[in-house]
Order: sequence, then C-alpha cells, then structure tokens
Amino acid sequence: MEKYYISTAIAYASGKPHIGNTYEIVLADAIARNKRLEGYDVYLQTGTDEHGEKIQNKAKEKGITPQQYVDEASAEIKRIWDLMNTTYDKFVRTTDKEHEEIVQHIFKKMYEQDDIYLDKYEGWYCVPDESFWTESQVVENEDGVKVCPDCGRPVEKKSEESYFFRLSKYQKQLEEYIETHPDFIQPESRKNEMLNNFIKPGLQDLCVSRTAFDWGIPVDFDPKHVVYVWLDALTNYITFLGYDVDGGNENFKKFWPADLHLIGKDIIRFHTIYWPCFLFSLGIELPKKVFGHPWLIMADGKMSKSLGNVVYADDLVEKYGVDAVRYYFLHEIPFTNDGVFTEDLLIERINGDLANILGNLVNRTISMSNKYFDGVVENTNVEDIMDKPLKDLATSLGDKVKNHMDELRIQDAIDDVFELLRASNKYIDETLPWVLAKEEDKQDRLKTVLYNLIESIRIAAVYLQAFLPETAEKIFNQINTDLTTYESTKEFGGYLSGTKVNNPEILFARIDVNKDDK
RNA sequence: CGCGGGAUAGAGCAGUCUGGUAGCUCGCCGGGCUCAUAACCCGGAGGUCGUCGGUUCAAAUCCUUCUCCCGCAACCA
Repeated sequence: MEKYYISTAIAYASGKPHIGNTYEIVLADAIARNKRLEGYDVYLQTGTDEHGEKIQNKAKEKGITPQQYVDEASAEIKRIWDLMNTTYDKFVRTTDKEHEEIVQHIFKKMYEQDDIYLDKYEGWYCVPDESFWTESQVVENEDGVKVCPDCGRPVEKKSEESYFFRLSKYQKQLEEYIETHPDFIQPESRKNEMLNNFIKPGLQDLCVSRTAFDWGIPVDFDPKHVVYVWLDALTNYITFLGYDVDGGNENFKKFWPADLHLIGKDIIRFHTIYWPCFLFSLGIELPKKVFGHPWLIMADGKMSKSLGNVVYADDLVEKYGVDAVRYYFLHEIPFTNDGVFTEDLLIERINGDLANILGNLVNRTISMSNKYFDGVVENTNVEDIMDKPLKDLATSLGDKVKNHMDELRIQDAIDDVFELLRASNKYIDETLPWVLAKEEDKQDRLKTVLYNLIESIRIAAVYLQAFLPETAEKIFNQINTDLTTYESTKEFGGYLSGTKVNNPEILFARIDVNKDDK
C-alpha cells in the first residue's frame, strides 16, 4: 500500500487556538481522510510547539512553571482538534524527552560537520526589558535614536555568544532544488516570493542558539545555550517519525519524505528555506510539497486579541455543530486569497447549502420512499431518457473530486459533490414522483426514480465523508447502507435493491436569523 | 524604482498560463411545483472585466503607463 505522510505545522502552545489556527488541522484532516478513502496508508501528524521565550514569560506571569503552562495549553489545543473531529495519527509535543534528545543529536552532528559554528551575535538590547531586538525590529524615534519597539526606551548595541548555522553554504543547492522542483512550494506565487526576496539576494547564516532565556532544549555540549525554537520545532517532522542521526528506524524510512507539509502562509519562509537547508545538512530528502494556505480573517482584518475580534472554534461548534464549522472552513476559504469569516456568512452557508440543498434533499427523498413504498427502495429498472444526466454526474463525481483534491482544491471538490446534490433536486422536479404516485401503472417507474435518488445521495455521501464525516455517516444510517467506498461509486446501482430505509431525520436545521440570540 | 499578490454584476469568487459570444454561489424580480427543513425547480434584470496606450481580424486573457488595496522585508513561533 502506498504511503502518504501529511503534517500540519505544530501549534505554538501559548494560548487557546482561534479559528484561524484551527482551520489548518481541519484542512489537513480532509486531505488525510480523502487519501485514506483512496486507499493510501496515511500518516497525519500534528501537535504543539512548546519552547521559547514567549512561553517562559507567559508562565512567569501566571506564576507557574513553563512545563505546567504548556501541559495546559497543549491539552486545550488537543481538545479542540478532537472537537473538530480530526483524525490525526499522532499528536506530538516538542517537550517530549525523545524529541529533545534527537534534537540534541542533530545539533551536535551539525556542529561536528561544521555546519554550525560558534560566533558573536550582534543586536540591540533593551536593558529594562531584558530583550534583544534585531536591526529591523528597532524603531527610530523623532530624535533619530533607536528605541525598543515594545516600550519605546532607548536600546544599546550588545553582542552575545551564539551558534550559527551555515545557511549561506546551502544557498546554491536550495536555489537549484526549488527551480528544478516546481511543485515544491505551493501556491506558486509563494515560490517566486521566496526565491526573489530571500534566496537570490543571499542567505545569511542563521543564529540557532539563545542564551537570554532557558526554556528550550539545551545544547548538550554547551548547556548555557538552548536550541533556537525553529530548529527544535521544524525537526518534529522527522524526530517523531523515528529519525535519528544514525539514519532512523523502519517507520522513518517508510514515511519520509513527507508528501505534504501543510502550513500557514506566514511561516513559508521557515519551511522552504531553513528547513530544506537543515535537511541538506543532515543528508536526507526534502518533503515533496510545502503548501502555504491562506488565512481565515475577520471582516475587520486579522484576528487579534487587542482588536477583540477573536473567535474560537469550540463556541461555534457548540452553537452550530462540527460539520457546519468544517464546511465553512473547507468551502469558504479561497485557494490563494484570505477568506473572511463572519457568523452571518456561516449561517448563510448552513441554511443555503447544508439545510436547503443537502439536508432537504435527503429528507424529501426518504420521506417519499416511506410514504409510497413503506421505505423499501427497489430498482425496477424502468428507465427514462431523463435519468441519464443524473447517472452520468453521479458516476463521474469520483474523478472530479480526485482531480480537485490532487490540486488541493478542496473547495472545488466540495462543489463537485453539491453539483450532484443540486442535480438530484432537479431530478425530482423533472420526474414528478407525486404525480407518478397517483397513477397505478407508474408504480414501477416511481420505484426506479426513488432508487436513482437514493443511489445518487449515497454516492454524494461517499465523497462527503472526507469533509463532513458525521453527516455522511448519518446519511448512510438513514438510507441503511454500508457501501461507503470510493470503489462502490464507479458504477451506478451499487445500492442494494430492496433495502428498507429508516425514518428521515433533520441533518441540518435551518437557522432563523431573527430568532437567533447572538 | 525593495519583492510579491490583487482590482471581473449589490456581495463573495472562478475564468487570465494555452487570446475568439463573460461564468458560479448568494441576494433581487417574475413564474412553476407541493414530496420536503416557508424547502425545491425554471426564467429574468444587473458587468464598457481598476486606468492610459499598444500588439492582433479578435484582449478580462499578451505587452506598456498610472491609481488604489493587501502581504512580506529575515533570525520574531
């Protein structure tokens, strides 16, 4: 069985994840579920990034240890991932002992082969804040004095002993790799951005250790340094797979290289410059694809606590249900542009798509089956010319979904399913089952019509599994089938003739905006 | 001239690579139907595709000018 390794970025364990952070794991889950249904041996890895100065400070504020702090934060993130019904295979944490040890091995190996060297790091230091700032971070006040961007007090130049990674050494190799692997960075516009902005102008060596704080993985041969969080965090993709500097175990050899790193567009640089160079240094293959997805933003811009416009997934799930929220994430965010989130828009999608098109179709079809034939759905093969478009659409759905999913066009894949659902609604209007019901000699035709509808619904539900798993399952239960594989949709007519359907239940209740107490 | 992306009906987007009657969803107007969650189906109105110019028999699509919006600008997760 062919393997498929997909990862999300690990979430920084500094607080509760908002819907923007949550979006990524849902996206990854949909891709992973689809691949499993296609027959791949899928491994989906996600988790939390738990080191760094920011976390150390936050813990201090709360009066607890950093470890206690990240234990809580990580548990909360995991809770939300579970709430979103995401099927990750492993939830990793960078405070894991094994991970820490392997990172130390990696650091040492790089040092021993002279990819990491000791030097001085020059920067601007804010004494009262005890914090370092880079040249580009400090701001000049009206007198032309460089000041701390945080507190506005003057900063002074200070140098600190640090370890550096020789990014410069791998510049050419990276440039060549990116140019000869056009699919490596997606979407493509990002590729140009990285190449022109960062790589071609020249890569400076990267400072990969810190001494200003100690919440991190210590450099074992020089313990006053801790490993730079990105070197720590990025390696999660291999350490938890079973990599070690000796080459790694069978599991690592099976799943690496990753097929897809799914990340936010804000951290593309780390994944397409630092990470590949680290891998070059270790002498192992690069991931096949890094996809920088757009953001889910609010009507008034980026979500932020200071703007007070932060929305959390668990509140939405409680109010509207998990599949409604998943649907919004997967369907409303464009492929390359940021997508705006508003609760009104969410309600519009629930009513317009999930309740009206999908829910109502299932409901009316099952209701008719119950009403006319006591729930027994039978294929009598009394066909009509008007059946063909529906059947063609149903049997071609698999290829359409596959093509779109291969390009990570999840939104379009969902639209493909809804195209079939709309066509099914139309089919009802064209075949007029309630008219057939009144004519005694049309009973067999009516049976076929209802069979065709149920089969179309079944096929649609098969492809909804990746996106709306709970809903797909409900549909299968209502129409009483266990034919849920992609394979079962290649031919029209898989649904077992003579099956008795269950009573219809509302899949998505319409939300009355006026009565809504938001 | 720092780099990159965007500007298409009231809203949100696709189409631009590979020029050839401008498409989808929602909203609006009108009609149909009554199996169904006041749902469903059909039809219609609405766009000189940001701007100036060019190439071409033909440009949303290729080249150029300008305007506006948004990211990124490195060791900060």
